[in-house]
Amino acid sequence: MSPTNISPSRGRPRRFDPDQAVETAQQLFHTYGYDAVSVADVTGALGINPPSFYAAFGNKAGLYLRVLDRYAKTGAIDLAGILRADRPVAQCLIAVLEEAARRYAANNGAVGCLVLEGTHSTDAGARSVCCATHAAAEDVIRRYIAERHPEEAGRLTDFVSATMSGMSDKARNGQDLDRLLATARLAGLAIDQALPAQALC
Amino acid sequence: MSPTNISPSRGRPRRFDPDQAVETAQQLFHTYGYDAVSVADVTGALGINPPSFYAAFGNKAGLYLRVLDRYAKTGAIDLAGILRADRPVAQCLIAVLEEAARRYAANNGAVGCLVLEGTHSTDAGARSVCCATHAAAEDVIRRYIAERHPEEAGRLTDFVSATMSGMSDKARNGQDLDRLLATARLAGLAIDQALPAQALC
DNA sequence: TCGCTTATGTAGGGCATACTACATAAATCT
DNA sequence: AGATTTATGTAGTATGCCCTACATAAGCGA
Repeated sequence: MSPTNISPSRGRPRRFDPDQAVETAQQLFHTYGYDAVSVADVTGALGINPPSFYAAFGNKAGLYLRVLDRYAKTGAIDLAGILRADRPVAQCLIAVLEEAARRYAANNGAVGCLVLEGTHSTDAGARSVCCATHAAAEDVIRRYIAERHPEEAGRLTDFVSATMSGMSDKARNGQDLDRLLATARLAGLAIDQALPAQALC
Repeated sequence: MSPTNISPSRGRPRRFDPDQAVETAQQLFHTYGYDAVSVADVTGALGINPPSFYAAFGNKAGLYLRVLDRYAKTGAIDLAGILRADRPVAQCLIAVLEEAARRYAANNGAVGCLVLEGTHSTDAGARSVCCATHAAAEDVIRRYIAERHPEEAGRLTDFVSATMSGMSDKARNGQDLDRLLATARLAGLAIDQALPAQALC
């Protein structure tokens, strides 16, 4: 039934912590991209041998799923928290863009958005899971806008998403926080104009 | 001195046309990306064997340079033609974005911007030449803006460039011309607001 | 202590990649 | 015609990749 540990400690104990391994792998994938990080890179960084890696994660794609899961909890933007029903839609969308700018700015070399970067991978599996993750995030934005501005939801979601992709790209090309924030705020001018100050709520 | 043909026809003639091979390779690279296209893919599409390929282009990177050269002449946006001194800066920048939307929309599967896509390559050589090409294009835009709006040149160039990156990304994820154009025009609202209608010229 | 279970280390398989050595074919120049 | 030049076709090299077979080590339960 359950393929993972049923009894917490039977057999020879692991010499490494899988959760910390996921953290290390996240740093590697985020910094260099899925394609550029080989299994040998990961095992080398962890100081383990390939069989230990495959016993713990199945394969490279399995590790990547764990990394994406961790990213959703620790590195990604909390859309549900920012897109508030008690504030103007435009203001919240701009807050998303500004938060993206902050997250995408350099963090120990792990720059840009891990998911958007994974969207460009050559590996079909990595690409599709990232595209699905990204599409889900877009849906959250789209539904949020649609509740109060149904006719604008489509194009505004496209615009916000494109701006985030662009910012992730620019972050990876070396733009610092200030420049990313400036782009977010310029995009905000368009959002403000497309969603003219409605009565609150 | 000149490593290429000095006398137009000596020795055994080629069984393929290098220029047409570059065109075929451009289609492949644009559709699938530099990393995903192997030399075997190219030689297979051309119906030639590896030695013919290497004799003509040196290596994969050499072919890519030829492709980028051809792209600059046939597929890229004619910035110099669109950024006119006799029209409002904002209007010309918006025209660039709209033209990008048109170019990035599906063309036989070759969607998005070849150069921006190459920016994401795993290969350091391909990546750096694409980054350099892209930086040159950004400089054209920046200098154009700076002539009439020096203080806005930096952030507006960043914004236009980020928007183009985002549109290229979205095009590769399946957005059609209408959605890309809508994003371009929303970005245009921001540009219009950042460059309030100056007197012409 | 003995079996059972789980993880490890060594070593390597299978595959795709970019690229090439070498003999041969097909053209021109003298 | 013979020499020279250039491209081709066959076959293969070297490298890096993901992943695994197998014997061994290290813990627990009886």
